[in-house]
Parts: sequence; structure tokens; C-alpha cells
Amino acid sequence: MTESLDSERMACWRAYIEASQRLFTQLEDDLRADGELSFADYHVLVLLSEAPGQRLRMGELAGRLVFSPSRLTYQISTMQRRGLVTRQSCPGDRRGSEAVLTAAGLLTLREAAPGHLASVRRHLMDDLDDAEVTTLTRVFDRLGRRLRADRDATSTHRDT
Amino acid sequence: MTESLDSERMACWRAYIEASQRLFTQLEDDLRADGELSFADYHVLVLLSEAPGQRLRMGELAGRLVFSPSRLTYQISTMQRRGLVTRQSCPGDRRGSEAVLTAAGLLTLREAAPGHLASVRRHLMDDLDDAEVTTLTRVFDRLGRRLRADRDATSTHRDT
DNA sequence: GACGGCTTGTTAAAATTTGAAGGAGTGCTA
DNA sequence: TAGCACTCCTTCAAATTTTAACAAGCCGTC
Repeated sequence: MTESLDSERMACWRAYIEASQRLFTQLEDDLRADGELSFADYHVLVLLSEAPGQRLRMGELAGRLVFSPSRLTYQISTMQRRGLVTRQSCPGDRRGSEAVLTAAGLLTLREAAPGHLASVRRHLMDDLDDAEVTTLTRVFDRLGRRLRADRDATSTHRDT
Repeated sequence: MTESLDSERMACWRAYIEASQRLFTQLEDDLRADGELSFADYHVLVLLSEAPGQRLRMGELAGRLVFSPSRLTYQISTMQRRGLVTRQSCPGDRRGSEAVLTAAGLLTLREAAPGHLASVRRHLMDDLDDAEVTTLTRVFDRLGRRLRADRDATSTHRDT
């Protein structure tokens, strides 16, 4: 099982996978423990709250969340039912629709944010020194950029 | 949305989340592109292949995979249907059962491993220098250890 | 040796996610 | 401006995951 990845990198990879899995699970649990938000709900609210007009095209939102289109449709539908967002047809392109943050959605985000951020700090950030933060940021920025590029490349062409 | 996390750490956090999401998605896609294995399938096979007797208690396996008990039950059931693993009742504790790797399962793992590891290298590892690997390993080892400890602590007590 | 409290893993039903297919609309090209 | 290839989002069915019970077995005490 060791072909092509030296044992140091293998250990790195495993530690990363496992810790990340645990972290995401933990954050999700914390988030549900106060409000009635999931991690996905929270991220949708954050992205919308930062967008101009507090609204985003479905496709754009799906891209940023790394969600499949149908998953986002479902996600937004449930949030709409709960009054956190609204759907509006996209001006200028009648195919599209945008998700729009509601006042209630914004309020919900404001209520959930402190607790969630505290959770992020507690479980992850407080334990990192500045050099580590710098390295992580550099690594994951680069990685994200590259994976985004790969995706754009392969969705256009038809091969590989 | 910036309460209690300075902007550098916030950026770090976001980069980490997004890149990880993309990476896991990409690896899953690659894995499915050759064999008929999911990321979860693959990890089950790896863990079993390394375990003494190539077998593990359901609970132990669930703990390592960060799966809920019922999720693991389902996971193992589908793998059993495909002939990758077997279930045996646990000697010495008639409540439990263990998942056991089959010859076919081991073979499947051996076929899938090179491609998967190449994928890990290509999408992640090849782009990291040694210092970065060292830092990531340190950070995620520590994080994993801590989260594991937290989990053990809170499952015993009943509060917070 | 038997009650009471735990732990193990499974099951059943509800919630979510995926993947294929479709309805609409856009936009280029002839 | 009709035709056609493509994009956007949704829908539907199937697969997966979660959640809440459960059935069994373990373990200590009495």
C-alpha cells in the first residue's frame, strides 16, 4: 500500500484526512447544538451576506460551496421553507434564479456566528501558532486555486 | 461576521475548508473513474488490510473512519454484497461482529491503490515542499489527537 | 443467579445527496 | 429568423446518511 508515496507524505496525508473529518463533524455538531443550522446552512448564509445585494446566482453559489446543482436546489429549498432565503428569477437571464438572503436569514446568521466562530477557534485556530497559520493559508490557497482551475479546464474540454 | 477571528485566521480557515472540500470531491471522482470504489470503500479496505488478521471490530472501524455506527453497518453491508469483505461474529463478545477482508477485497485494493495514490500525489502532495509537509503533519496530527481525546471525554461524561 | 445499567451493532423511517433526464432560455450561425 | 448546441436550474428515482428505537450480550452488585 505504499507505492508512490513516501512514508512521511503518507503519514501527512492520513493525518490530514482523519483530522479534517473529525473537525468537520465536530463543527457540524456544535452548530446544531445551538441553533438549528447545519454547516451547509451556515455557509450559504455567510456567502449570501457578503454578496452584493445579498444575493447570488444558484450556479455561482453551487460553485463556491462545492455543491452539485441538484444538491443546492434542495439546500435552498429547505432554507426557503424555513424563511432564511428567498428565490428570485434572475434579471437578464430568464433561465437562472438567485438565492436572496432574508432579514430573518441575516438575523439567524448573526445569532449563530459568534458560537460557530468560537467553535472554530476552540477546535482549530487557538492551537495554531502564526507560522502554522501562514503555512496553512499558503498551502490551501494554492491548492484551492489549482483545483478550481482543474475543474474549469476539464469542464470545458471533454477529455481526461 | 468577523467577531473573534482575526482576518488572517479567517482567511486561513476559509482556504482550508474550500480546498479540502474540492480535494475530497476530486479524489472521490478519480477513484470512481477507474474501479468501482468510493473513497469510503477504499479506506475500509486500507484499514482492514493493515489490521492484524485483516479484520476489525465494527466499532473500532467506525471510530477510525469517523463514521456513525449505522453508517458503517450500511457501508459494510454493501461491501459484503460485492464480495469485498465478510462479517464474522466476534469471538469472546457475542454482541459484536467484525469485518474481515476477503481475498477479492485485497485484490481490489491492490488494483486501486496505485491510481488512488497517484491521484493524491497529483492533486496534493506533489505541490508541497518538505517544510510544508512537516508543518501539515504536525498540525493535523496534533489536531486529530486532540479531537479524538475530546470525543472520548464527552462520550463518557454526559455534559457539554 | 438475577436485576439494572451499559455497550454493540442492527433496523426502520425520514432526511439528504447523487445522477440522469428534462424544460426553458440563450446565442451563435447560416 | 430558424436551427442548433449549449447553459441554467429543477425534477425524479435511486443511493446514501442520519436519527431514533431495539434486541442481545456484557458486567457489576446484591
